[in-house]
Amino acid sequence: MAQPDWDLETVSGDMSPIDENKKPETRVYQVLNQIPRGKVASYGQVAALAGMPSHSRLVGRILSNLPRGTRLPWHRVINSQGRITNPDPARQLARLEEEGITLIDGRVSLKTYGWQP
DNA sequence: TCCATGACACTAG
DNA sequence: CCTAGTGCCATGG
Repeated sequence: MAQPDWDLETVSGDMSPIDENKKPETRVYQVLNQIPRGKVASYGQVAALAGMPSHSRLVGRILSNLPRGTRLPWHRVINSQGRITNPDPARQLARLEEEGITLIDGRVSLKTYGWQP
């Protein structure tokens, strides 16, 4: 089959509130789509907003399994210290800078770019 | 089943 | 502000 069975690759920003009934990945995807351009959120923040506090590591695992070519803004997720913990930091850094987010000493200022839902 | 690992968070010093 | 230690939880060997 040519297309993967991911149906949320192209979802737009106007998603409905988090659906508790759906799978964890789906809920995480919905949260990702809420993060506005030019802002960032921590793994723990995404987990909490997805309705599963204390599952920050799970969020990281889900992001690592995103299909190649996804349109989800995975690059807007960083750790609570403002650091990029992605195995391939160069790509994420490029994407963040593309949105006007600048890093200082390898760190994003959550005070400036942190997303406040 | 135990143990190690991981795109984490939080606190103490 | 930075590092270490500890807590967490899903996975995989």
